[in-house]
Amino acid sequence: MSRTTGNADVFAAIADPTRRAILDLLSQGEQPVKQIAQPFSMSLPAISQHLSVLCEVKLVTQRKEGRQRFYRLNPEPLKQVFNWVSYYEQFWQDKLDVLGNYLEDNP
Amino acid sequence: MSRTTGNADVFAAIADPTRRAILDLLSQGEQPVKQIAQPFSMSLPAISQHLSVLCEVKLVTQRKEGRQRFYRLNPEPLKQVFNWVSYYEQFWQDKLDVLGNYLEDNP
DNA sequence: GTTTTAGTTAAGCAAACACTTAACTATTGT
DNA sequence: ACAATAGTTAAGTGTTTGCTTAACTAAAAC
Repeated sequence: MSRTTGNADVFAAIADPTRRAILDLLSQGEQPVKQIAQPFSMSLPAISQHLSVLCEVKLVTQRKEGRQRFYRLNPEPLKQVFNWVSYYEQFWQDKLDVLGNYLEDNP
Repeated sequence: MSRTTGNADVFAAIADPTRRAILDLLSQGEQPVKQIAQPFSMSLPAISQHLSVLCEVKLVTQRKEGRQRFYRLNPEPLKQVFNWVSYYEQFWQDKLDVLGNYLEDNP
């Protein structure tokens, strides 16, 4: 299995800026849909659909309380993104090393 | 400026598994298009188009040599992804802490 | 100079995406 | 019971995406 396989569609889920903003919002704590929707200039169904996408890839979980649905961040799937992108850290780190060595050799 | 703004479409670029695989491939070093295309069951134009997308968000650079085009990984834009996702590290770290505290309190 | 080789660009297409409005379900308040 | 509130589901639409094949450009080889 390659490094890329199995990441499913978490990458696709966070490709949308609105969904990333929703995750950022939920990092403050769980919130009902209306409150989530408030900062966005977008219909409520649109937000609901974005939440469905996030739900499907398990980036959020749902809790029902009365007629409200509280959505909560579930960060675990982001580990896949973190792991994938972390691999590339060495490359910009390497570049820093090159610069560092250059500065050492040319004081 | 929110944490999400300015990430441009790097997130969209890496949403596609083929493009992630291409980046993985190029992490081994620069390669001409034909060599990049080889592991994929996809037409050459398809790969060329994927490379264009990666080029547009500056995740790869091009070098022309004879009739070959060598593509090289440029990891810098991935920092945006790294920075965004790193913020969430605390949340799965926090969960570990919660577990850690629980284990401490319940030896 | 014609033919390979390497690759991009053009045109077209089916599927997916990000919305919208309208209709629906379920809970709460009167 | 009835209306208001919270949210989802359905249906429709314009745009974007990921591919294809065919036509093109440019360098190399013969």
